[in-house]
Amino acid sequence: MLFRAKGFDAVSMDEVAKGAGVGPGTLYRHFTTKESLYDAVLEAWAEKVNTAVDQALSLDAPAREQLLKWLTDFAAMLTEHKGAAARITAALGDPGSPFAAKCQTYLGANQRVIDALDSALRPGVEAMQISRLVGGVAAVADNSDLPADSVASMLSIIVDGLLAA
Amino acid sequence: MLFRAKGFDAVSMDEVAKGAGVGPGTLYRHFTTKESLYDAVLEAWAEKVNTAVDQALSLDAPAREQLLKWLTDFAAMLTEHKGAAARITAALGDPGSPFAAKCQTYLGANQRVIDALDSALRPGVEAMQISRLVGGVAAVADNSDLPADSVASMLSIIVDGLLAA
DNA sequence: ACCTGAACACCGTTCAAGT
DNA sequence: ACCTGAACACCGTTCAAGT
Repeated sequence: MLFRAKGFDAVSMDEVAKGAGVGPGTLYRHFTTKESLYDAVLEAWAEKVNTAVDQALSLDAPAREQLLKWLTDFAAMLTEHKGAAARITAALGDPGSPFAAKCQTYLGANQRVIDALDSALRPGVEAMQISRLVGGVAAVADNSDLPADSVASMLSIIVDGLLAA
Repeated sequence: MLFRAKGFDAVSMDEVAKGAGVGPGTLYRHFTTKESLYDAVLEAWAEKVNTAVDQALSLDAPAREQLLKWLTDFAAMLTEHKGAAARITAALGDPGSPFAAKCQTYLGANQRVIDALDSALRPGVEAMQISRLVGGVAAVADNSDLPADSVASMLSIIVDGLLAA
C-alpha cells in the first residue's frame, strides 16, 4: 500500500482518496481521522506480533538469544511502515489514541516474554519499559534509515541491560 | 522563548514574526528555514553539554553512577525543548542538517565519557550508539511527557548494558 | 442515504511592491 | 538596501450541493 512505501506523513488524504477512486469526504465517513485510517492499515501486520513471540520463545537457546531474537523482530516490525514506530511508541500510555489496540498487543507480547524468561531477567522489569526502549530504538532507526546491524548493536546493549546482573 | 514552552511544531513562523515585531519575510532573510531558526534558538543551551560531562566525570563515585548521572543530564537537556530530542537524534548521521553542529557537540561529549570510563565499559561501544540510545529514550519521554523516574529506570537499563559484562 | 469536490483553516515559504 | 504582507502551494478536514 501507499503508506508502506512512502510513509504516513508523505501520503496525503487526497492521494489515498484518488487511489481508492472516491472523494476525500467519503474517506472521512469511514475513518474519523487520518491516524485512524493508518491504524486500519496496520491491522493485519499487528497480528504477526504474537507469532514472533512464539518463535523467539521456542528457540532452543539461552535467554539472551531468545530475547535478542524477539526484540530484533519487534523492532523490524515497527520499522516496516515508515513513521509507525514513533507513533505507536508515543501512544503507549494513551488509551485515547487510535493505536490503543495495537499498544495493548505490544505490551501483552512483552509481558509474555517477561513471564517466560522470568528469573533470567533483571528483577522488576516492566513490559512498558521494554516497549518504550525498543520503540525508541525503532523510531531512531526509522528516522535515520539505519542498517540492520546498527539496530542490532543497540538492541544488544539493551538486552544486556535487561538480563539479571 | 516561545519554542521552549509550546514546542517546535506548535509555534508558527507567523507567531515568531509577530512576536519579534517583523514580517515573516524578514525572518527568512535571517534564517533560511524554520529548522535553522530553531537551531539558533538552541545555541546557548547546547553549550551546557560539556559542563554536564565535566560534572559527571568529576563525581567521586563508581563508573556506573558517573555514567547514569551524565545520561540523566543528557536526556534532561534533550527534553528541555519540546520536539528537540527527536530532531537532534534524527540528525545525528546527517551532516547536511541544520543541527549538525549540535550533533558534533553531543557525539564529542559522549566520546569524552567513553575515553574517561574506558575499561569499565563494554568493549567497542561507540559515541554514536550512546547518543542514539539516549536520544531515543529522550524522544519517547518528550512525546509521552514521561516523569523523571520513568526515564531514570530506562536509562538504568541502558547503563547496565553499557558496562563491561 | 450516499457521495462529490469545492471550500475552510492553517501551515512554511516566497516575492512583488513599497520605503 | 531593507522590510512588508499578500500570495502560493500544500496540508487535514468539513459540508453544501448533487444523485
